[in-house]
Amino acid sequence: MTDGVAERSRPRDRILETAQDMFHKHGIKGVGVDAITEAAGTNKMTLYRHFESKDELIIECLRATAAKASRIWDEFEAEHPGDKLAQLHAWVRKASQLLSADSRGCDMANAAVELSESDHPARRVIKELKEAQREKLVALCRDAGIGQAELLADTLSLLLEGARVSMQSVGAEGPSAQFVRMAESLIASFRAR
Amino acid sequence: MTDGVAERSRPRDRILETAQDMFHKHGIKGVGVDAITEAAGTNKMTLYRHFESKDELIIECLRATAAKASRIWDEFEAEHPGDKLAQLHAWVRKASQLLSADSRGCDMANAAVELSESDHPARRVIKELKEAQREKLVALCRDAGIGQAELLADTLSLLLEGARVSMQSVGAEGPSAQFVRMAESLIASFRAR
DNA sequence: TCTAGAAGTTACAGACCGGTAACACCCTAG
DNA sequence: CTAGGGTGTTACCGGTCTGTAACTTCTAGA
Repeated sequence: MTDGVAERSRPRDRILETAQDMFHKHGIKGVGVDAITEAAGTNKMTLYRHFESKDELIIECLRATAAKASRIWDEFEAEHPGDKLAQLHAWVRKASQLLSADSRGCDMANAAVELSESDHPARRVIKELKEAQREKLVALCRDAGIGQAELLADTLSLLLEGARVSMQSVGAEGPSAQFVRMAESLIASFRAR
Repeated sequence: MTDGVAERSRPRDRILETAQDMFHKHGIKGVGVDAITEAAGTNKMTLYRHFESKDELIIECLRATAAKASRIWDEFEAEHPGDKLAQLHAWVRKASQLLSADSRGCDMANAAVELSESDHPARRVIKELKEAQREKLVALCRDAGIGQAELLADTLSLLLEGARVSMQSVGAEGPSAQFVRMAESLIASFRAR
C-alpha cells in the first residue's frame, strides 16, 4: 500500500521529499518539523535520527532541489546534442515554465529571504549553489558563441530571478508574463553584436 | 532627551518606524511584537491599542514604506523638471543605490515570499502597491517617448527585482553588479527602435 | 489644580516551536 | 529462532509567539 506522499520508501527519503515540498509551499519558517514528519508518515524522533537539526534538514533540501535542477541541463544536452544555441533557447522555454500561476518561486532565493541571519549555515550553501548555476549559464552562453557571455548570462539570470519573485507579489499576469519575449529579444540582441 | 531610535515622538509613530526597520532587517516572521515594542521604547499593550493585530501592523508598515518610495518620484521631477528621459536615468541611478552590499532587498517582495498563505491580508496590499509602482514606471517610459513603454518598464522592473533578490543569495558582487549597464543598455536599445 | 485619556506595568493564557528521553515494537540477517 | 538495528510512541523540557486583563502612572488641557 502506498502513502500518497511517496511510495513506501525509507523514512529518510520520505522526510527529505516531504520537507522539500512543504518548505516550498509554506516557507521554511512557516512549517514545523512536526508537520513535516506527520505528512511524511513518520515521527519527529526518526527525523532527528537522520538529521541533526532542522537547519541541516533545510540544507539537505536545498542540495536536493539544486541536484534536481542540475539534471535539467542534461536534458538540454540530450535534446540538442552539441547545439549550444538551441540549448540556450531550451533554457528560456524551461525557465518560462517555472512562471506558471501561483508558483512559489525559487527555493534558494526564498530561503535567502527568509533566513535573514547573516551567519545562518544555509547561507553559504545557497551562495555556492547559485554560483554554480550561474557558471553553467555563462558557459552555455559562451559555448553558444556569444561575445559578452557573462553579461548575457547575468542579465538572463536577473530577469528570471525577478520574474519568479514578481509572480509572488503581483501574480503571473504581471511583468513576468513577458519573460520569454524579453529573453529572446536579449539573446538576439547579443548575437547581433 | 532622545531615544536613539527616534526623537521622542508619539508611541504609534515610534512603533511604526521601528517595525519597518526590524521587519526589513530580520524579516517579518523573524521578529516578534515584544522585540519591536522594546526597541521602540514602549510596550506590547500600547502596540495593540494602536494596531489590532500584528498583521495590521505589517500592512501599515508596507504602506509606509511604499509612501516613502513614492516620494522619490517627486525628487525626480524636481531635479529634472519636464525632462522625462533624464528622470528615467535618475530612476536607474536611484535603483542601483538600492544594491549596496548586505542590502535586504524590497520589503514588499520579501513579505510576499515570507507570507506564503495565499489569503494573508497583506497579499492584496502588496499587489496593489506593486501595481501602482509599475504604472508609475510605465508612465515615465511612455512620457520619455519610448515606443514599447510597457515592455521596457516591465523589463526594468524584473531586472531590479531580480537584482535585489540576487544580492541576498550571492551578494553584491554577483550578477546584480551589472545592473546599471544592463538597464542603460536596455533604454538605449528601446530608444533606437 | 483637577480630570480624562493615553501610556506603562505585570501577569497571564493558549498555542506552537525545536529538540530529547525512555521505552515498545517490528523486521530482517544470521 | 534469535539478536539487533531501525522505527514508532508518548511524554516532556524550555523557550517563544500573539494577544489580553487588570491595574498604575503619567501628562496635557480646561
